Amino acid sequence: MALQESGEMYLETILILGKRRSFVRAIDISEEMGYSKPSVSRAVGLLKSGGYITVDDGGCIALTEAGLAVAEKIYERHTLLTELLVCLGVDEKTAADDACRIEHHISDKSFEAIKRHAGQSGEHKRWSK
Amino acid sequence: MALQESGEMYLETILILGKRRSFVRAIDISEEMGYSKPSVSRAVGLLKSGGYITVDDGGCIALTEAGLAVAEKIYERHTLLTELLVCLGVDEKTAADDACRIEHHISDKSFEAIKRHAGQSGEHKRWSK
DNA sequence: TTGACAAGTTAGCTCCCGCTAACTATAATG
DNA sequence: CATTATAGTTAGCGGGAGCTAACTTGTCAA
Repeated sequence: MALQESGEMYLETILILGKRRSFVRAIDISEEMGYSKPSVSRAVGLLKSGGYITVDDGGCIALTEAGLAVAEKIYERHTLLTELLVCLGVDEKTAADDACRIEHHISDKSFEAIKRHAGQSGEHKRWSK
Repeated sequence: MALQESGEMYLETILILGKRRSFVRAIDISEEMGYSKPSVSRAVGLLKSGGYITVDDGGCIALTEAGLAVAEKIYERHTLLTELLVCLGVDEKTAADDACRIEHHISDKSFEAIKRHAGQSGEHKRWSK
């Protein structure tokens, strides 16, 4: 079961929610992403059977190592890409939205290259004209 | 009928094929994209009814104004993003593949910002460290 | 003329991933 | 205790976009 863009989004959301609250349930994901409960329910089932998350009796969701790895990878892309776009003069909202889509479509190689460039340009400052 | 990523890819491919040969048929698209004839047939039908292409009696496909606008927009993104990634040290193949996916997910705002930055950095040269 | 190939279409399948409607199970509350 | 709210699940729909199998059509060469 290879992860789709959709699965990556769920994992990233679980990571983010976990930073904000002590536990994450399906309903929290549902509210955060604006998806219906059944949609989340199915996604959670798939991620669980794929070994990306665990769900305890109380319905609390936790990332496994595999899930955390994916979530952190995507989250890093999201953060850096957003920053970068903002530095280039894009408004926060647009930057975040775009980063949110691009983060799933960029290869490790390209992302590392961008990261290197951003780093070299003085902690991103050179990205602002 | 709003254009999906898939539709954009077909239009871009038609544009590119048109630069290489005098006419473009469904079969050419099929070979270029590696998709089956029925898949292309359906896509062509949708693009036609969406007003993005015209198909003459001989099966030759041409972009309408609307189709050309989309194709050129996507193609410009493709070209610039690929160049950029290559400048950052990414190999041609990876750069092109990534550009090919990102080109459909970036907003006009962000793309313009990147373009501006690339332009200012001395015709992309500053992108290479 | 006939037979073969090339191009395109039709029918129908699969997977992904949203959705609603409706049900279940568990608390919380009057 | 009965009611209501909350959380989750099941069943089934719809649209996007690939695929194969099989059919049609037109052209061209033996």
